[in-house]
Amino acid sequence: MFLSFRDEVESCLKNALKAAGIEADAELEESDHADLASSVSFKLASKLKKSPKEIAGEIAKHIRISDYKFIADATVSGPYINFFVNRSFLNDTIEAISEKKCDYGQLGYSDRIILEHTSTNPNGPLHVGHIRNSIIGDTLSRVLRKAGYDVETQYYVNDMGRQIAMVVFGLERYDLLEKKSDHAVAEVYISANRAIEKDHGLKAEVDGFMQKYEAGDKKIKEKFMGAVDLCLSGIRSTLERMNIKHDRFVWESDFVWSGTVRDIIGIVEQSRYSEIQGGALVLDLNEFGFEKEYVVKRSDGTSLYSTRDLAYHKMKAKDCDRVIDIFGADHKLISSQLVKVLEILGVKTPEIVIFEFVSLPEGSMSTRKGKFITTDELLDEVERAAYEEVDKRRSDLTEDIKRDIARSVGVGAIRYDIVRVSAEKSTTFDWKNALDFEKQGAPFIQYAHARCCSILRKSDDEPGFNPDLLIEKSEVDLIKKMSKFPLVIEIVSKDLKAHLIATYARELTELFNQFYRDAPVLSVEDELKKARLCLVDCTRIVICEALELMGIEAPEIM
RNA sequence: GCCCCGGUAGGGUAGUGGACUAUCCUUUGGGCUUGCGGAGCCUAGGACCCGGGUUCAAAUCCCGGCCGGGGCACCA
Repeated sequence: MFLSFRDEVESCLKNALKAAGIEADAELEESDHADLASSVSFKLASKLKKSPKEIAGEIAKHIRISDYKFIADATVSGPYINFFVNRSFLNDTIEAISEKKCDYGQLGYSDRIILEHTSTNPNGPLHVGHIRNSIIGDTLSRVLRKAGYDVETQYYVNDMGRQIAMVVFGLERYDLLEKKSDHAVAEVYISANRAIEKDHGLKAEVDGFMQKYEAGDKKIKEKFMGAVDLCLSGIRSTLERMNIKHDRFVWESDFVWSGTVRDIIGIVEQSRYSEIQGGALVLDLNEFGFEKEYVVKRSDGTSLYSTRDLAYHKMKAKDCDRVIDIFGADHKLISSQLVKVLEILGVKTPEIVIFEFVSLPEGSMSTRKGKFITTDELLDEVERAAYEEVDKRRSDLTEDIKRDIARSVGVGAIRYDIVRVSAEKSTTFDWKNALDFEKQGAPFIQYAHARCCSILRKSDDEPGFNPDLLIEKSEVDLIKKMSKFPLVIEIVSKDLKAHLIATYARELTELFNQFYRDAPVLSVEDELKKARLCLVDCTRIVICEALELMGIEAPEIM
């Protein structure tokens, strides 16, 4: 709804500028002083040799709001031109949400997107650093789907790396412990690393595994795939606990078996940037500001991670309109090289979201050293803490219901806490913070939703309402906020900034809580009660949808 | 050494050129409640790393420092 208002204001301002004989873009901004504001007059001041105030006044003289459906007023405040929404904008917003319900916020886009996220090496469980990738990726995929895109999420399985060869090596020598498969694999991997540190002679055995695997040795292939499957099943179940599911798992090795790696090497050989260095095929990216060459084929003829990554991205580019990758800060350089190479080869380049690292108070995490906090551990602890809270407040509920609520609250708390921080900020994990539910996070939003549900449950009034009655400031502010839900989806779809959804959900909840305090619903006279019930229902819908975009459940009681 | 990303109240965090009061949580102080479920609301206190510059206007852009994180393999 807000998008229509914005379009109207844009056209209105454009026409006014034209009528005033001024050439300028009709730029708009959000403002505390208006629903939309323009500060074009500043930019025109030096050109027109007049004060911004004068110019604003002149433009305003040519504004014709009567041609538009949603503009109530356009006023001049010093150099600013302020636009305000009218009553039918508010009424239409309420009606749109009531009618569309869960579809409110759909933008009707239809392009196909492949979004890759998580893609951690299958040599151990997800740790608390990895899930920043998963949570940002999953949130973005949900937002993009909401916007209408046809999204396929992919997990790129790195099964050809040294780490996996180490796992295979470890599985030959050590027994798997009786624990969740990904955790057991990590134990074996850590032991293998220790053994090789002690006796470097064992390294040759690992190298041998890698060479045989790339050559397609049947027995080794079985071992590699078995080890990867084992670990991956554990990772998948952890992701599932957080409401995250991938549509497709793409194995790195498939690009070798299928011959696409060979094809890409052939294409690179044709490039004018390629050369042979010491028997290896490389691309010289010097003129693009990269010091190091991009190696595509080793002197022994085998491929590298970077080669297979090219093949993978070529496939993705062919299969969709937008390719999106979520990578950790350690991939900054390599991914910008990848983009450059794809450009050179004439392949559509991916949009890359980089997130900075999550570290522990004592330093960064490492699977190899066994220095990490697993996501399963975090989920267990947070859910336990959530259960205590629920039990304290709602001893009247059955055990099953309390467990269910605790799970929703626990997962929500974790997901929200991670997604709310913008990706370029590095953070430090600490237990005290993670288990603190007093903070304004997901439970704050979920609770507001439960309140909406509670009010609606207590009333048996028929729909049918007069939205003109919703005139209190807290009511109007709440409606305006809800009108911006599609705008947020539009911005996030374009800029890929997942944290904006978290900010929006929090602000919406704050406004609902103010309404809740200022405007009684069930105790007022009939017509007003109906109107407010409808507003509560709309709020319920939008909060629920906003939570859904973050993969957080919205319990009806808690 | 070079490259990339950050630096906002005691702690955490939003805002990345525009309006005299820079957001939200936490912490500290005061108030509201047996409610339409207080996991809430109101209120007071407290911050843009430092130094230059660009601009009518800088937390936001540019240059130089300082601090923190990441990266610079025929590893993945």
